[in-house]
Amino acid sequence: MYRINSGMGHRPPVRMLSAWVRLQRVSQRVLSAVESDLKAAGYPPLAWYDVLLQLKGAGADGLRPLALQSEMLLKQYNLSRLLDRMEGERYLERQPCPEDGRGQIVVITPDGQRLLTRMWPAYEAAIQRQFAAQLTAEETAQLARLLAKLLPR
Amino acid sequence: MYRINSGMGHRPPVRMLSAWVRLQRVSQRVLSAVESDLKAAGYPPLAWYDVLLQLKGAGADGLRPLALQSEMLLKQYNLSRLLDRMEGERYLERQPCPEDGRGQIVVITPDGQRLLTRMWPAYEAAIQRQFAAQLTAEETAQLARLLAKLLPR
DNA sequence: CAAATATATATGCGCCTGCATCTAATTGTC
DNA sequence: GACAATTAGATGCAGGCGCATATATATTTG
Repeated sequence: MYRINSGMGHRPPVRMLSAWVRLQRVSQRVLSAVESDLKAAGYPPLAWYDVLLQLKGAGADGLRPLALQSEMLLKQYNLSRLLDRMEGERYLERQPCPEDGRGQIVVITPDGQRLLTRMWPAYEAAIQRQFAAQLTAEETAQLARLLAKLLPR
Repeated sequence: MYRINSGMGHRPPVRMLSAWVRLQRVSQRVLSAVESDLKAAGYPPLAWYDVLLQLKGAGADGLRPLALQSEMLLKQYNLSRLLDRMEGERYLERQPCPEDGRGQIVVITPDGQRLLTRMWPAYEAAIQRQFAAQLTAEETAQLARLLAKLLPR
């Protein structure tokens, strides 16, 4: 009995590498295709939608940046500046956090809610075109399952 | 008979969206984890390795940027500047192209060859740790197959 | 409770990316 | 063969990201 992936000492193990390369290429391409569909429709980037959707889910209580961070797997400094930009466009508000003076509470504004609603059709069409249309329901589920295994913990 | 993914008119279809979100999160996270492993080991980014590997495969004939572009699914201006940087570090050379005065031929240098060789162990370890170790051989193959369906053509 | 340490978020700086546009060479048209 | 259209590649500019570090508050420790 031997481990399939062992013993790759000095040369690229072809099958594994090809899957790896494909993950790079495909994810980058599909992601950026959806991004430019959105941009072409005059909307802000994907990440903005994601943040607003999370905030909407949290309702009036809002969310701490820390929570958003781990949810969205963003780096702290990136989220901080993303919130800057979105706050600048009045899609969200930062409020002081009563339980922790260092922290803050981020809340979606009515403008943010409206943006979510307006954006969805364009976003949906983009996902559909660039992603969902290429897969059957089963394949989609399989893909989700496999990807989940790639997350630590 | 009906199409599974049709009729998602005004609300996110949950299963499909979750696969989509996972693709975003996972690919971004795994990619950037490998990048920082490489950086931590003192090496240049992943894309440099990829370019050099392609160039090595092309041998002394080299490759036109156009060919690299479509192979690696890079945008023209990004590749152009990537080649600038790599040429600056003497990992490759740009030579005039005899068949087309507008074009050029990119060739790997001995320094580039050495970098490839030195980088591989770190790169391999990173891929192994962040990607391959989470999947069985079958899962890897399945993932590759599903991802392939997401590429146009 | 003072001092040390840890945590939440912000920010200056340099590199990378996208967009639009530029330049130079090639191909097609009459 | 002159002129228009196309193609290969480069580049100025603005914005996003990573890194290191700053700032302010919270928690722990002696």
